[in-house]
Amino acid sequence: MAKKPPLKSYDETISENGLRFTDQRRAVYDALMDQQDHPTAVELFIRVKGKAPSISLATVYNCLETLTECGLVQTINHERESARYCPNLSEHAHLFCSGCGGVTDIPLRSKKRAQDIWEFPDNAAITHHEISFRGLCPKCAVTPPPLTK
Amino acid sequence: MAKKPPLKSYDETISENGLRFTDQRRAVYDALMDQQDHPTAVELFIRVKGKAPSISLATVYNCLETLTECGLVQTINHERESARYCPNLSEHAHLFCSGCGGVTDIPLRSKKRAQDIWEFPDNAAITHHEISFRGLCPKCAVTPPPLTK
DNA sequence: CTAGGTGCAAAAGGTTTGCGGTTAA
DNA sequence: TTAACCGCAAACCTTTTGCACCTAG
Repeated sequence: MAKKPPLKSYDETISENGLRFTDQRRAVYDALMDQQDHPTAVELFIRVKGKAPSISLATVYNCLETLTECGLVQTINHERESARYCPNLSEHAHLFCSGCGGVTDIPLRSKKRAQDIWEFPDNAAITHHEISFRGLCPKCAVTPPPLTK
Repeated sequence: MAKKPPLKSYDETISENGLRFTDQRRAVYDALMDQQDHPTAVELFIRVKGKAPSISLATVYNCLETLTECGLVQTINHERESARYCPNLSEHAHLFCSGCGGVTDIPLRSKKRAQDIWEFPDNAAITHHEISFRGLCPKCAVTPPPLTK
């Protein structure tokens, strides 16, 4: 009795999409997966520079676009800030903390869906959503930081 | 028995915030309120140019920022597209149609809140949310448009 | 061998800012 | 009178693109 395969692996996904295995693509992917955070393209660029000094920022952007297209990472946008990239593929939202600037994943309560609270017009077909919150993360809400920015 | 005043008027809000009544500010506000749609800054700039030909795009941006800050309009961002401005101040989300490019307001089902489906960490303090959907509006879902892109 | 990828530099696109002049209050 | 506001142009910042070279398959 086969378990539902949770998520395709990097190798599998790259192959299935007829893409090549390049060091840069892998390095960008690993840099995002290693730390489970929400870096910008420039932050990833800096991380990757350590292991592959010749990589360019344009390549980081290109890789991230490709990885997003084939579903290996999520691109998240919020209030015109730099895009951030997320290794968590499950359905979730993000909390952008005004205190520390950090981003926290917000999971869906079990069995709930956006349709449960939003009144979509009949026949509307939703393919994707972009949901983010601005506020204070638990840490900053309890101990406000010394007024950054 | 006083009714709950629904929303402060333009005049009231401008006064309370110690702002000036300028023709440009009013023209930008009116251009947004007249048509209940979701124009970009440039679209509003064009509309306003009709009535106040000397206005500059920078002023339109500045006015929209001020109006957003004092709560008279909402600024909506989606997938790094140009910001759009929304005259509807009630709590709602937006559906960006891949067919016609239009934006539809999505109201909250009565008595529901984001907290009902999202599992926020204890103590997190939410001040604002940015919720948008990508998909097809009812019209385009029924009669797909001729592939605009 | 060759299409897909990379690195570089330049361009694009949307928004913001600096500054001198204008105007609401 | 004077701080807020305006128009203009330049600056900014993030992301994309063109192009010559490189390399995985």
